Amino acid sequence: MESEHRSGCPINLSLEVLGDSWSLIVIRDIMFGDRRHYRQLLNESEEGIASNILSDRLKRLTAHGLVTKQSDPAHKQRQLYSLTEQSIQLVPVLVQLGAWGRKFLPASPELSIRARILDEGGPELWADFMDELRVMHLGAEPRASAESVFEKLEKAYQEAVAAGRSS
Amino acid sequence: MESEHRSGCPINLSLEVLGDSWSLIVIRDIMFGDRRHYRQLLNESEEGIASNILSDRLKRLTAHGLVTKQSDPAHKQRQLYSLTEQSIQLVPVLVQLGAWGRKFLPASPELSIRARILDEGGPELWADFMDELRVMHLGAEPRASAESVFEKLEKAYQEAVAAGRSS
DNA sequence: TCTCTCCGCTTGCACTCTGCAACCGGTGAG
DNA sequence: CTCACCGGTTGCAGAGTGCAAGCGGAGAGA
Repeated sequence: MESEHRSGCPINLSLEVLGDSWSLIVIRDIMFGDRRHYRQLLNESEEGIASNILSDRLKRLTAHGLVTKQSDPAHKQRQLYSLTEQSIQLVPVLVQLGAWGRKFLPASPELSIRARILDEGGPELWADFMDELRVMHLGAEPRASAESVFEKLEKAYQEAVAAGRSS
Repeated sequence: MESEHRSGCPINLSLEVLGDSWSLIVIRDIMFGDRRHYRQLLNESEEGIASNILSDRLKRLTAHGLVTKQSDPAHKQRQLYSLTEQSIQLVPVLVQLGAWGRKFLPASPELSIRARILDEGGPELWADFMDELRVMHLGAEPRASAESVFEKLEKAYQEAVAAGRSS
């Protein structure tokens, strides 16, 4: 009856779900890149994920309840992937991972901007961002917000790209 | 000249180093379990890591500067593994991973205690813990502290184990 | 000195997972 | 009717994983 978990340690259990090279990359792309379709995730992937791996990960993430899939009624073959509350709550994990990578690994300046803003913004900013994700993915009611965190991150990224090109 | 990184995204770079089932488990055991020797890591592993995998991961982590290895001058064949500043700064990542696993996955109560205390303690407690790790692993000067976080975690864990047994 | 145990690993093997490229049937637009 | 695009699947070679057994060196006891 008991599961085949390696142990009941919460860190271990998280790693059993997320402990591979691609799962968090897919979630990152859906979350920060707003890529909601298979081809988008495949072709706009910064790291060049293979189609079978993407397919497998989307299945796994769906099975674990981190992603949901719904078909667009207008475009029948078009599938829309959405985050769930579980994966939205991975924001702090991704922020900390990004902060660590930014500090110790050769991260490119443009791609580090988002990590920096989220790191410096602290838990309040994460919470705002998570609320926006709930609106975008779970259909939650939008709450009045001075400036969308998502847009703020996107804008900063675009500025960094432009600055990188001109310099 | 450029490296073979999949991309310059800080999250991706972190995953290239830590994105597998075992690396963070090994760091967790050194960090929270104070397992400093190979046999200790092998035999006291909650998840039952295989010896070749452990050997490989220790090499990888050493190569990436997350772990250092030194031989005990008294016991020549005995190797002491230590954390580095880089891996000590993974504390927030591990805490967030633990908090997430505790929230959404079937974590056992005893093993969740540490995760809960660190989660609830917040960044100040993490900083204290990281200072203690610097003393234990980097030979930093101990700073006066009312109660060692390490001992606090250990004590809470032992109490939870005892409570679990008696109930 | 001889033996016994423990030390950090290494080796061999079967099996699975990964990454790449080619390919698939269904669908909507022109 | 055609054609590009949709979310995938398939085949294959090579890399990674998990298990069990074994290795030489060292420390301890007799």
